[in-house]
Amino acid sequence: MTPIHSFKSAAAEKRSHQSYFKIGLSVDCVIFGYADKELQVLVIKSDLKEFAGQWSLLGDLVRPEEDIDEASYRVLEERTGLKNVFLEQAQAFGECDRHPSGRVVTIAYYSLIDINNHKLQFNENELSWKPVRTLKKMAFDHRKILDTCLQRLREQVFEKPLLFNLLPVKFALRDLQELYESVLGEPLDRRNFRKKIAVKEWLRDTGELERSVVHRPGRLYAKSQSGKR
Amino acid sequence: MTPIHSFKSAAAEKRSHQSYFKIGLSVDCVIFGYADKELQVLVIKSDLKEFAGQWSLLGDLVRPEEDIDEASYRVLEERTGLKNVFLEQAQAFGECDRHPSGRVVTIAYYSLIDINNHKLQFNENELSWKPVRTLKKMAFDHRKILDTCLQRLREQVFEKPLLFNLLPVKFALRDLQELYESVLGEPLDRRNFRKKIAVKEWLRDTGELERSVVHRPGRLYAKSQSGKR
DNA sequence: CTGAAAATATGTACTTATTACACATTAGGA
DNA sequence: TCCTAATGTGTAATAAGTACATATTTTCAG
Repeated sequence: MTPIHSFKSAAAEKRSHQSYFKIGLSVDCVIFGYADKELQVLVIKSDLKEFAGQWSLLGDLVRPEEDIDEASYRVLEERTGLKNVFLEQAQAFGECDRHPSGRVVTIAYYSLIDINNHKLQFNENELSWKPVRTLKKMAFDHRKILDTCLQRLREQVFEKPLLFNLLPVKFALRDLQELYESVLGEPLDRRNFRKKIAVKEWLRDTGELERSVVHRPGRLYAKSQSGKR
Repeated sequence: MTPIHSFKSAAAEKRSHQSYFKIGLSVDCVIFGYADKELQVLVIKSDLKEFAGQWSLLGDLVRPEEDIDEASYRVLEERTGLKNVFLEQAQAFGECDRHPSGRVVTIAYYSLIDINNHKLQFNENELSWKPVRTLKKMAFDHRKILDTCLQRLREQVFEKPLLFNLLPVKFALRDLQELYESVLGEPLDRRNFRKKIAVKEWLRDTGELERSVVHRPGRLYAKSQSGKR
């Protein structure tokens, strides 16, 4: 057994650096958006020949001088220009053969951003939004990572006001309900949904109404101040 | 930005190995037990001078040829001799300065075992069980890791039949309730607790009664077959 | 043998949360 | 002015969670 928490002898240390420090460490970000009434995820074309034509999540190796949380924020900011957005660690994925070019353990994060309230920074490698539904196969184990993050998100949506991050500042309750339905993958009863949201005090009535709808307009709401990320 | 998922040029690859592959990767196991009506955790004396006299969790560097899950099982088995027990990943911890000897990112796992149903394998470094309550300060960020795992455990105890792993095969309902109270850190109403457990069908009545108690003996139960880990 | 001690086993009323479900109202457009 | 398509709203029924008290069973002491 290698005493991880000791590093005592020089020999042990050398051995560590020779064999144990050859594991690469990366972060991968599952960046969710919402458009066309569907949950979307930000992906990039893989440039590994093994995965030619397949989509992969946004990720990067963790730098020696940055925390893993910093690394994930960096990846997010480099691609979206956004800072100070919700970003949370989901899980580490560390199967030996998950990366064809070598041993890379990755730590998955997920984030929620408003697609229309930012511009993608680099359009290299066909960086783009894809509906989660349509991504059958992805590079690496990224479909599995996406599923894990989506599941985590589903567990959280009624606990924390996360989904507001996917919407513009003002939105109708119908928009919010459709978003919840997209994320949860099931229809919700309108009255029960409104009641459930109402008791949480996540919403602030802006006093405004929808415009340009061909029916009775709904009230527009915004995330209330008390509703934290 | 380093293209983590490409490794295209030789120069980039060299740079990767020079700077990015210098992050150590470990697993740390929070191994819970139950004794003296208290939740216990398996710890070892740190042999780092920075943490002289402090307790640390059981961990080890991940080997290049093993999955991270395998690594955590290995740590658990090396110390307890146990295989095929519940062990689940909680979270990765990757602050730059969490390890005084260098950059080591660790992935935390937690496990639940029956203290009396195994023998500790190595008694080096004062490997021992300590009540969670009494561990104020620990080596590294291990107290934080412990807290995270404990919180995760608390969220799960009424969802999955986890705590049975901490008890002997046969136990009275009072034992089970006391265990739940230890883990949750709060008293529970006896009648409501029994009702809550009953509907889950995690228990099988063995037909036996407690012995050598100085009062009316309680029925002994065992984990039912349907109740998975 | 009896009584005291200490725990087990159990049910009900109250409150809160979840579900199912229908109709009057409003604005736009023809 | 009427039609369309949506908004906005309440109640009854069920399920889940909480608070709470008494009779029963065993051991032990006298």
